[in-house]
Amino acid sequence: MALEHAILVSLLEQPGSGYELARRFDRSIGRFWTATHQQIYRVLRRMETDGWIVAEEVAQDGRPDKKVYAPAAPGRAALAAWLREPVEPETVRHELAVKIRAAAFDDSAALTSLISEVERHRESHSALLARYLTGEQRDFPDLTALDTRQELQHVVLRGGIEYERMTLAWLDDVLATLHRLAN
Amino acid sequence: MALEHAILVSLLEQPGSGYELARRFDRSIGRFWTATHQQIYRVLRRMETDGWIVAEEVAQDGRPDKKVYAPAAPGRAALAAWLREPVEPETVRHELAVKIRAAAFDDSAALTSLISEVERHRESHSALLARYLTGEQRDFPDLTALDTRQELQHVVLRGGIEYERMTLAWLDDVLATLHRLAN
DNA sequence: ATTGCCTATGCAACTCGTTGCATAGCAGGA
DNA sequence: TCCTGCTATGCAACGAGTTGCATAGGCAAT
Repeated sequence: MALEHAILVSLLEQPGSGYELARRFDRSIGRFWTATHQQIYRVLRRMETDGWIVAEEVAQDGRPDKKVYAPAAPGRAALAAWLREPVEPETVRHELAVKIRAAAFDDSAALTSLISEVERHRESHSALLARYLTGEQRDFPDLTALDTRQELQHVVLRGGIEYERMTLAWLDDVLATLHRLAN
Repeated sequence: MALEHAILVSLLEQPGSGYELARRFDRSIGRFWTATHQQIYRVLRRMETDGWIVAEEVAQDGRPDKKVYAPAAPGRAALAAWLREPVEPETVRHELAVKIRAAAFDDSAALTSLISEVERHRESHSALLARYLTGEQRDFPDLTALDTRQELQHVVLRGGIEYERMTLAWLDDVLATLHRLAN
């Protein structure tokens, strides 16, 4: 399990509330992890109980109050211990790949509907790539002057960018193949 | 949820037992989904109860008997219905990316231990790529003469190959960055 | 002989993750 | 004015996924 650790990293980079974390995990650059607000609130409560993080109530006007969390020493220690544990292999769950192989066992109408699915998928990856690239320009305007933290953030972002580029190329390949088979 | 559907596709391509399915999901070419044997046995039982698949007891000598499952009509119908539903976005859970960003908040010993982690990771991706490529040669010796099913299997495999290539290139980038920062 | 590994299936207990719903004030548009 | 949407947090119920353990015979090597 690494949701706790992903949250710790995010809070070390910038303290924030559960709501803010949910948005970072959902929409932010460097989407290296996914989680819903339910999961995040539950884990935050547990982490606070365990002393990994401390909360500060922040009153706001024009919007509800929020609890801003920041890592505490035990949390940093837990993160350090986790860093020294072996990495588990990434879990791959590529639903589209399952559907593509499934299409062999259905009629050609399924192929057609799959094509529009792939096209929608392609568009969302294309939009994500664009967001990564604008975010890169915004957050890393001068690539020759990065500190350690930024270097590490940037190498992760480069991974995201390359992943999206590779995925787009593959989806084009898939589309070409499906069109060929639909004729 | 798509484990049921992934199992159905696998059984349509080739009927098999829970044990065999677990091995396909674990080690086979086209690792588009992951699942443990526990999950698989449980889901198989449910699918059999629901009439999606039918089991045949097969006695073997020199090894335990097994139950070989094959898809039934209701299962095929369920798969067809699922195929027409919108695809959900892939879930990304890249633990290594979390660790890389976490390394910014630890000492340089953490950087060193991360380097060997990344190297191990790199080797396993390299091995997987090699397995994909040998599997491609074995299962698709003549790329000009593929039927629909093979075309679809092959485009998924191409995705796996490109993913591994991209990952290897990125891991090299990560290693270069970590080495630079460790000095 | 014992140890370890492979095939084959399964139970029990637990944690993780998702879905639906609820509250509550504020802002902006039809 | 009503409806929609954003910020902000949370409960309850359920389904998905993991971990540890158990059984049981056969095979191969030490």
